[in-house]
Amino acid sequence: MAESDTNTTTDFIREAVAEDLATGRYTWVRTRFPPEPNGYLHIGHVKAFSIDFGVAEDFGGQCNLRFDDTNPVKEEVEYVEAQKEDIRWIGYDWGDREYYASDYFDQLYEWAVQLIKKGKAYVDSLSPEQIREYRGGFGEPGRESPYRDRPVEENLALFERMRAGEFEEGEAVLRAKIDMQSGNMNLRDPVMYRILHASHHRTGDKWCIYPMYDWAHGQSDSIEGVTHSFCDLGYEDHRPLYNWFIEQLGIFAPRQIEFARLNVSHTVLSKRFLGQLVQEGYVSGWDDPRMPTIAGMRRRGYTPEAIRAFMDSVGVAKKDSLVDMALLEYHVRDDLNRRAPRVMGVLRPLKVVITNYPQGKVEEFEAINNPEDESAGTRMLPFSGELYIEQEDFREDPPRKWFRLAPGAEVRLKHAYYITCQEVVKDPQTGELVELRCTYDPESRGGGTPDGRRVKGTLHWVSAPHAVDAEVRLYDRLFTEPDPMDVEEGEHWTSFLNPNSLEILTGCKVEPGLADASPGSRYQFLRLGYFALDPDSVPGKPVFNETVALRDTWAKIEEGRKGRRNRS
RNA sequence: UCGGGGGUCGUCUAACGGCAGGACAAGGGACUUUGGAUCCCUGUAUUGAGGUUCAAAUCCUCACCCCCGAGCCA
Repeated sequence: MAESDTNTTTDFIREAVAEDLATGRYTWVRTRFPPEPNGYLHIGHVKAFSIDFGVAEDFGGQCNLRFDDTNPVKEEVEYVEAQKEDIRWIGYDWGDREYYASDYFDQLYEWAVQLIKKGKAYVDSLSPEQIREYRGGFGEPGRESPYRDRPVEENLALFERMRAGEFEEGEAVLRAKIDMQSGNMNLRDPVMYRILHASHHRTGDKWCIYPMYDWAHGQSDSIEGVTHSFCDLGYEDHRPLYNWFIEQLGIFAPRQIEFARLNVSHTVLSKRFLGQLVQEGYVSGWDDPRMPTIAGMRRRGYTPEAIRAFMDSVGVAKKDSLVDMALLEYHVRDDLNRRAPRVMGVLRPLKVVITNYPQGKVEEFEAINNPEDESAGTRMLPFSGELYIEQEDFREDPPRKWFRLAPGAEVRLKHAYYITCQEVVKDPQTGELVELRCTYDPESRGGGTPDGRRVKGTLHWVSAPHAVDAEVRLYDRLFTEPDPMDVEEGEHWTSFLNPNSLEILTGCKVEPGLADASPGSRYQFLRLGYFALDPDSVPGKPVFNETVALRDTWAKIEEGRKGRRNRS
């Protein structure tokens, strides 16, 4: 905490901004986050807007939210609402500065006319295919369009007719007149306006020509007085064009700075591919808890604080990187460890009967809610002669260093008594484990004995008559490969989808206090992991999402043994 | 092929000519009424070759490797 206050986290972007202020290039700082409302925001966007909002914050400036809505065929209001909610949830606020590129369509049109008059833009009547041909390729220069030198008056008239709807889509475009020989494709007379007979979610049918990204973005920045326009590396070679338009127009010049976008292992970070997962039914929706979307992470139980801490730890640079999902999970655990109340829940129940516990007796034990936070207080837990423990916590034939229950072994039930396994009851037909018959030590009430004997294992449990039935959804990585997009030819990225990314457990038993917990609340199920109540829950029938498992040292030991055995 | 950008532990990232540091991951240990948390310890990196300099990850040259770019997408 105190650390992050004193630690001025810096990076090449903040250094550049500080320098711009020092040299007087700008006297204020304003940034913007410009999402296209064509899908849900994911953790990669969080990096982007953490930089946009974070830099503004650090330099006493402001960050605008501006929807980049220049393509009506892809954009929908549903997405603008979702994106706003998600940004707010992460913890950023744009005040009343909610803008749309479409707010500037009139101004942009005016400016386009200005460029035509300057002889810097022209209406091209080549077909889309011809334009592509004329553009040339990486090795060879492009060729100039035969329409490139139309007189200004003709261009003006044609452009007006484009606006008036006199052309079909693809019949004409407005192009900037720059340099068909340029090594930078973006400068080979880029298209500024195309015809789209589509109605727009904000401007309706007012327009049938829509500005391209390059023509809209820099000018929108300029209008808003944005000093620093951050974007990903993909726009690096658009910067000369960004600057060219601003310069031709002679308007306020923002500075574009590019950084490497975030990649996280075992997932994909692209609205297009995430949308495909939704459409093709690989996940239940944009907010499926396995999705790296903000909505998905929220439903999964991740906290905004954890996500922001993760952003701080990944840094900002220009190097392509693939951040290990384990780092995100570390921050989620780190945050939840501090704040999640501990409860007991048994995922795969195994019945335990305490044979020497008085018939029908019920006791209550006081349990600490969070050992990391005394102010979280305590709660009372019912205990009886019939309990559930985790199937995993019993082995008939225990391996070395097994601290849990086994025939003849004694363990502690958290907050309650020591029990010793006396008998294993199996189904005579199937041989399947039915229940354990154990004895308890009345002296061990509260978890310790007068003789101070050592019990290594402590198990979580739930009193059978008091238990609440729950559904628990266990999650694993969405993809089996760290970089699913890195496919060999002939392979498809969806073939790396993890078939075991979701496991639904029913008949789980949780402590009674959880019967009507409210959706979104997060808990640590003792010894298991963090779980968040899903909105699918109904009163008395909770559904939990596994947020992230606790570190499991024992699992690691066993895995290590297995590995060693296989190797020898 | 041309243009743009980038190469530091397994992974992210620091260093701004002066001891290559941190975090995650991995491995080991201590502690433990969560095999959680916490604490301690360990290993492993400057793409390569030259040059400048008392001193180079950092400056210069030349290689090599990786990413992006030929939408009327953003």
